Amino acid sequence: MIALLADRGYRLTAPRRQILDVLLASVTPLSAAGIHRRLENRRINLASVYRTIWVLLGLEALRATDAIGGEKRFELADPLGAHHHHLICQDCGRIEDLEGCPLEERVLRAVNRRVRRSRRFRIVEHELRLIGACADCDGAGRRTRARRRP
Amino acid sequence: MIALLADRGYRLTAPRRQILDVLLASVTPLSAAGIHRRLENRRINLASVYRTIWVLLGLEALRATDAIGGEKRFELADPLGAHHHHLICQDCGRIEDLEGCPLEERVLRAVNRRVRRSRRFRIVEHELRLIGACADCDGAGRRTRARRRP
DNA sequence: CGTAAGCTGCAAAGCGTTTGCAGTATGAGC
DNA sequence: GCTCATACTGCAAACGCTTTGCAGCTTACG
Repeated sequence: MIALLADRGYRLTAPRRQILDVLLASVTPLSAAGIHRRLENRRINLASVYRTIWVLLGLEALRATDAIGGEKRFELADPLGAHHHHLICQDCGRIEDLEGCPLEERVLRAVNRRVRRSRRFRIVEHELRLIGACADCDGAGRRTRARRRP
Repeated sequence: MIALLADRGYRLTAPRRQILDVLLASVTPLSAAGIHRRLENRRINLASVYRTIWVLLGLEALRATDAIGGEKRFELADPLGAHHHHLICQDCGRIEDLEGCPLEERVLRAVNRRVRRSRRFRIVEHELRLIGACADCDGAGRRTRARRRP
């Protein structure tokens, strides 16, 4: 990944290194603020976090996933981890990884072919979000509690 | 749906009626601004669109779907339409509906059971996003064109 | 080392969304 | 129909996340 930066003429600076460390250490997608909060050196500016995110997205080393309550979240792209999806709690917004992919190769190929033919749409990737209630939020008046604003 | 509003003590006002009309007429998810743009009576305030969206979400008559470039989008909930997913163009942000669901009952049940046991996560709904290039954007330098900011 | 270019922190601006407020319209009961 | 409590509206200002302009600092490369 460091080589990837250099190849494209980007520099490996201290803030970038730390941001990468945070991303590598995290087991769930993080928001820009979330990354910032975890940085060792708190003098690093939030704007730099955003700019680094933007660079990594351009390198396709980072992937934007789920937005919870107005905050976008990011995680390292799949080749670095493994293809996976997310369990999202609709109450607290917590995200857990679901290893593997319930969509079988056979099914994926069929869908690909179908939309390619009928709509001339070329699928590049897919994202499955399983939405529900996590262990902490289930039970205890999920229906009555105010739902977070969209 | 009108009865649903009345039942919960909500009123059916002119702005709400128009917003519902716009939602019923649309074939893709719309952002608040998108709904506002399509309203007959342009004197209706954007804030009222947001408030109506919020009411409809509370009634579970509306569903928040994909956020494209910072804008959340909404569409009428599935019971009113049919369970379906979305093709999202990563270039222009266009959303098309994909009728039906590639996830077979059998697979869904298996995943449900799996996360219920291993994580005590209760899946309520799922959302599949097929991301790629639409007919208009495919070809013609997709790789070179600047990608929209996340 | 020296230097050009990329990068950073800071502060201010941008943009979608939410909220307080005063006035308006709805619908239930007469 | 008419009245009235109250839900709702438009407006404008506030909010929170994200982006950008700028001057100074760092990095990488010779």
